[in-house]
Amino acid sequence: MHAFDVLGDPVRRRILELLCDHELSSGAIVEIVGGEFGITQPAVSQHLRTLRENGFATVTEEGTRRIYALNASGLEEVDHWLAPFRRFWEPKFEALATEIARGKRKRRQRD
Amino acid sequence: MHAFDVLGDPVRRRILELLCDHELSSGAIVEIVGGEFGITQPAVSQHLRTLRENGFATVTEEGTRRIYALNASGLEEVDHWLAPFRRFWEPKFEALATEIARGKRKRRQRD
DNA sequence: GACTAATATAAACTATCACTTATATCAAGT
DNA sequence: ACTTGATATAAGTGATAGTTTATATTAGTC
Repeated sequence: MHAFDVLGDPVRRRILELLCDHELSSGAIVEIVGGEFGITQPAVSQHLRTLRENGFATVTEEGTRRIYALNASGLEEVDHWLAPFRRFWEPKFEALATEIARGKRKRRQRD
Repeated sequence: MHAFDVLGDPVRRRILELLCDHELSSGAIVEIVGGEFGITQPAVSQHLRTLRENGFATVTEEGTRRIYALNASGLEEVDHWLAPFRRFWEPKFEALATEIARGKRKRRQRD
């Protein structure tokens, strides 16, 4: 599953926003986003699974609890895809962008 | 439609990659991505529409041609959402992140 | 060791979304 | 004016992804 598909779901984005602040147990996440979006525990649990399986979250078992934490790699991938576009709104990237356009830097094809 | 939903589709991402380099006519885009993904002209045209309607592309009419160019605002929105997470992989954001965590900066709720 | 609490998985249903074929629009050329 | 070329829109269809109910798993408790 592509990183952008993972972020396509509002529930998953909300979970990541929560994990950005601090780790949370599965139950705590269910309580918050389950309440906000009006969905059940299994629904949230499946979202946690996709976050896990695609490099957006990590889990550590604590007894019967599962503690979820943010995994940067998924979001980093998104950030990386975004990089070449950044010159359109960040002035400081303009010079670099011009150079790239001129082909002065070799780039890997389709990464 | 949310910005991340727009980026959820691989065809639309590919179109944006093309527009990152230079403007392109609808026909040119159809030729390239239509060929790469094996989809028809109307299919590509619909993707162009979602890109237009969600602030990812702009069009200018040139006779019977439609010239598409990148619109930064859509991607900028994504970049903005990503900002608070950036500290997880960019060391220079760590200090700022700590400050935010301490609540020294006021933030708008749910933007 | 049975019971409960916390979480995950399975199966079934539904709605959304991307695709196709068919058609409309409309500018340019002859 | 008619035709052609470039593009968009409409309607219909199929697949996928998120949801629900039901159940499995496993750790802690009495």
